[in-house]
Amino acid sequence: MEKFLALTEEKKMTILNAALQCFGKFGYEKASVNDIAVAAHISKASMFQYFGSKKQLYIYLLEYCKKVIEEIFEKAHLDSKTDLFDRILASSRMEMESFQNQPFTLQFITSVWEETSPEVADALVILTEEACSFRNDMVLREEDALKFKNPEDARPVFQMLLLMGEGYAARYRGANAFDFETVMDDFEKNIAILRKNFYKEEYLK
Amino acid sequence: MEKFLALTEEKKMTILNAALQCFGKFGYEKASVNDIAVAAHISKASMFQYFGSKKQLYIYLLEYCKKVIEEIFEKAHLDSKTDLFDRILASSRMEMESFQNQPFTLQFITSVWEETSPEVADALVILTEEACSFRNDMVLREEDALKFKNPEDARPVFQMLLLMGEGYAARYRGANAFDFETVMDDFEKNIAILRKNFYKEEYLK
DNA sequence: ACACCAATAACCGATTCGGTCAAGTAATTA
DNA sequence: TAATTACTTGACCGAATCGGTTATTGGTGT
Repeated sequence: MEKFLALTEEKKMTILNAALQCFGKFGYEKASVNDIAVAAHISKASMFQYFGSKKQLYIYLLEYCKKVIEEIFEKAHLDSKTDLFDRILASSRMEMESFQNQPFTLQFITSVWEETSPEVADALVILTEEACSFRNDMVLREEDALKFKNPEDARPVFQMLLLMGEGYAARYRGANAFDFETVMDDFEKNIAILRKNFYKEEYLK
Repeated sequence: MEKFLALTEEKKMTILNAALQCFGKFGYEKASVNDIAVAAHISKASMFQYFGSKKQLYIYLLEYCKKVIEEIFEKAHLDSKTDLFDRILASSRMEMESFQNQPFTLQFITSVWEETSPEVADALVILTEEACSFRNDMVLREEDALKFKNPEDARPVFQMLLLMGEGYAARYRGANAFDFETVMDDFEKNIAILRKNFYKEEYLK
């Protein structure tokens, strides 16, 4: 594994992205080490030189993604935001940015949730626990509902926004390129529209 | 192919679902005929007895899905609905119902959009054209916007609902069972909330 | 007892699998 | 420059799997 870490940052990223993409697309069993090597433009032998085995590579990717998720956590610092829509917007922006910088991480993480291969079943626990606690931190708070014309609308609107987020993710999953700013603007405008129509007049700054 | 058509309806569906699921999950190249045979609880030899070759099986599935989509078209008869939300609700209900009855069809169709295998590239044109014209029929009409407090909100709200639909699809993709009525109720409530907050008073029946 | 037929176990050559290794090449050291 | 070291990879391994074929099986009707 030290062999891999000693590579240039660019080469490491090329290999990581190739592996994330292949595992994300095919799943553990159907993704072959050769697939990944070809996508990374290196020899299959080097892959084994760097990671030892297919399983060790997969585990490395799991831990790598764990780090990425933790970074998203930190940078979003949701605690400071008092408004529901601001919190949703901030966390979405962080998610989208990291998705932009590391296009295959999200695809890989999504695939992990559907992974059923017994060979890596033991290793899967690592990621799933982390990911769950993410949403708990930005969960709807009691005071959020008070800003709504109909406070009982707060929860459904929150759920709708989560749903839209999954919609965006599905729409751009596997797309090799997309305009980050356009999508983010789109989402921001949608949030503004919802806010304008659901909030009491007094909370429309 | 006549061999396959002569089977009991139940056995045919078991085989179709197995094939849709495997191709949907793995893509054309990575899904093996053996995977499908095992999932369908029949021998691999029978698969070739029924369909001749892997490619012919895939093409059969494409045409089968085309039929399913056409049925959804017919049953929804969107022309009769004058209200935007009613049209969205009706088409979503149809989509969800057929998703419920034939759980792997949607997964397969989704995968077709990402299919890159050259071996079936020629056959893929069949489905993609059909699917595109689907949304054109329920596209936002001019008169829909007039019901909104802010007519310029109509288009974004329509886009948001499409996005939510993709979100639902992504959330339940690959789930082997889910409560159809619960999900549909959820969506229906969301639509009611949007309607109440976005429509002018006079259009709230 | 026979003929018929759908289903499959066993098999085909070819390819690919995860993984190894020795030869080649570039970079370092002396 | 010669020797040494570190890195990369083409060629290779046995085993498994690939798409596809064939010979045998067990069941059914007569």
